[in-house]
Amino acid sequence: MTTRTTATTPPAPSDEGGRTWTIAEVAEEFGVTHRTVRHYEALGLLSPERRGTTRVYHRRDRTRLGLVLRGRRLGFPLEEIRTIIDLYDAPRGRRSQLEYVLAQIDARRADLEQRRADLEAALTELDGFERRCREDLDRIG
Amino acid sequence: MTTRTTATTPPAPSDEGGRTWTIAEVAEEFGVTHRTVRHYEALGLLSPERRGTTRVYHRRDRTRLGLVLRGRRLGFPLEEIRTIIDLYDAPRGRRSQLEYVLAQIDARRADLEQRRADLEAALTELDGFERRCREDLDRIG
DNA sequence: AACGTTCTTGACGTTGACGTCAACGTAAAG
DNA sequence: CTTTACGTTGACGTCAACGTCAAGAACGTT
Repeated sequence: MTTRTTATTPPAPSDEGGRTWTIAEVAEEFGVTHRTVRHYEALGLLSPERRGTTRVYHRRDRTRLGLVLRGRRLGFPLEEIRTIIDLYDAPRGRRSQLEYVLAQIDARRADLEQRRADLEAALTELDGFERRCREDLDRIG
Repeated sequence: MTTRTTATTPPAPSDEGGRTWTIAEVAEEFGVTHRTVRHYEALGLLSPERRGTTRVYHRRDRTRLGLVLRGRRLGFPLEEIRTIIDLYDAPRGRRSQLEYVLAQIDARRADLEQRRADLEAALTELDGFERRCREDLDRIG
């Protein structure tokens, strides 16, 4: 649809749903630079397959990148984002592990709800401000 | 306006509306350091009165600091926060000014609603994850 | 007058999140 | 085979948001 089949097309498209991506493709797709993607890998946020020296990204990596960028939009530091998404992949076999994970979930939720409160307050204020501005505009005519 | 009521230390308490605060007091009250407060002033986020060389904070300054910190919790850069709260104090006399302000408001709202969407998505995922964890916990017994 | 507290202005250090070369490998295209 | 395009690893630069001294001023207390 958008781009033609490029030079470095996925090497072996013989498998069913296992499409892969290059670093340029994921960067382009998510609107970040390759440098950003590699930076996230250096921080342990991504760990793409290596085919020789070249990085090969799977759906799993794209999912994680999506989570990272959402966390970034929400203003979380990358270190914190890492602990969160690592939590999703954490082993949950033993009871102690599960209880730790559940505690972390509660902490995360508290944080998110604080943000939500701030967000609602900001939006409410913005609405009130807009109303006043429109009244001013009406007065002017 | 400067009724030389107060000394430089914790001022006269009986002053009803015009109470002022020192930098240490506002910092303490908002849970930041004096360095942070001065940094915000350097960026134009605050502009407290000066009595001689000493900063004197009024309710207005506390309000603004509150807005700044809420913006910070929401992950906005300080520069952007400045343009937003400056917007609240902007002159709205002429029609062109009002229309500019209203346009800015729309942009801000779009940004905030994007964040809200991210936030809701994150909370929803967190809920689902917690549910799965609790199921795991039940299975273990 | 000497002292301690709280305030002031620099000015340099630090951390996070990348940007920006440099120098090199590799694989398809001309 | 050379070019071209994309990939790789360092390593240093940058910008925001402060932290951390250093050195002095202003003022009440002793």
